[in-house]
Amino acid sequence: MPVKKVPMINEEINTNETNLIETLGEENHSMSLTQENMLSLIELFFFAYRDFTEEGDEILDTFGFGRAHHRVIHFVHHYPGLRVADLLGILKITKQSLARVLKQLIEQDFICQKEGSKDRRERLLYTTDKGNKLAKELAEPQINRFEATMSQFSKSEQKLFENFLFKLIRQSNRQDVISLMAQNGHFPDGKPD
Amino acid sequence: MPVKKVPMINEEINTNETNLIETLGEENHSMSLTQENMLSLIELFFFAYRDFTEEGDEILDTFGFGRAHHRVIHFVHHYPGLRVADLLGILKITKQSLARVLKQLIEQDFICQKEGSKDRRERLLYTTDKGNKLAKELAEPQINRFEATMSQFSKSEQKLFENFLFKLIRQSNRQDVISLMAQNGHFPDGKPD
DNA sequence: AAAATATGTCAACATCACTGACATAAATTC
DNA sequence: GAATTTATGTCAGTGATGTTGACATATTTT
Repeated sequence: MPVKKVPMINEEINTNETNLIETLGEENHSMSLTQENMLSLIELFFFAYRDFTEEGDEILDTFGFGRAHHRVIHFVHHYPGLRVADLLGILKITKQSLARVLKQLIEQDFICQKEGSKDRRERLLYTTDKGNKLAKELAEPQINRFEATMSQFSKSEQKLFENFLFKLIRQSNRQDVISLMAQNGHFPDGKPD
Repeated sequence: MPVKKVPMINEEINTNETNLIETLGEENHSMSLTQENMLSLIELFFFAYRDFTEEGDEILDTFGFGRAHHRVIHFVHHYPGLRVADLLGILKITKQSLARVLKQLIEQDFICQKEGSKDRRERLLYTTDKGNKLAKELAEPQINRFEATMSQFSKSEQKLFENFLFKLIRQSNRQDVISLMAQNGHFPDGKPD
């Protein structure tokens, strides 16, 4: 990404070359520095996520899997006994989208199902040994990336980041996230917020 | 996502139901609390990004556009005069993927091109008035989300979050991000790191 | 004049998402 | 006990987004 300096405004296509601040000024009085800062933050978030998924995708390629497989195997691994309905709520995709991916993972013995003991309609999902192995392999680069970043900050700063990410989640979804993560003993010292 | 409590381990499929800590213990001695925490952080990051894209997607639907269009229009809007090659480096997708989306945006007059004044091979990209309008509409929910979150923290904490996101970016990509953002006057008080 | 660069385009393909309908089995409610 | 709801699975069809690899054009650089 060798980004060259953007050329100066040129009269020919002046209407299109108005910069962000001027443009937004038309309807916002003047774009506050804050809004400009937010746009850059949004970009940092995009870049961070872009790189966050990159390494995993490479590993998945070797299995003929995609990012959807990664997500499924991650959550089933981290929350063994998850139901299909839980996974749908977590991933926010449709049943059909999940079904295809799940079917492949089950057929290829990365994930197995077990009938719910209380409610026999439920198919509780678990990773197999093979699935555990892949889950760990996929998690490794992401864990490393977060660890490398986090280790540069103090414990209290790390807590702050957790809180920051939590608050970026839609209000209406936060309780679900808490309920999920509580299964692994998270948010023990009081839920953020 | 009404996540039910995961049922207890059951002898029948014991090998598959071993929980994360035990499983990782096999090869990692014992999974450190840190690694467990990282997995939850990874999930928070996923949830935050999931919700971050949600509202924009709804708006895009009404135009018959997808998330790819959003990304293109965002970056062209925020960095007027961007070259195609720059965009490829930012989005990290192939030329063909970009071409399809870009073609639509140009045909429908959201984006226009201008021959580079120095290098006439270059096609500098700009948003049209119509494109500016859409860009702002799409940015709004994301700006609001970040603003709502950020406003709950102090200025120095906000700086910390910027730094955190920046450090999540691959080391090898950070300079490119700095160069890009510098065009909008970012990282003025010394690049993070 | 030759090589490298920036862009655009083609065909073919894979993944992942969508909608809407329908089926089964089991649990819950009346 | 019958009717409804719930959890899951499955079908057919579609669209968006990504991929690879090859090739064309214009322009700049060597």
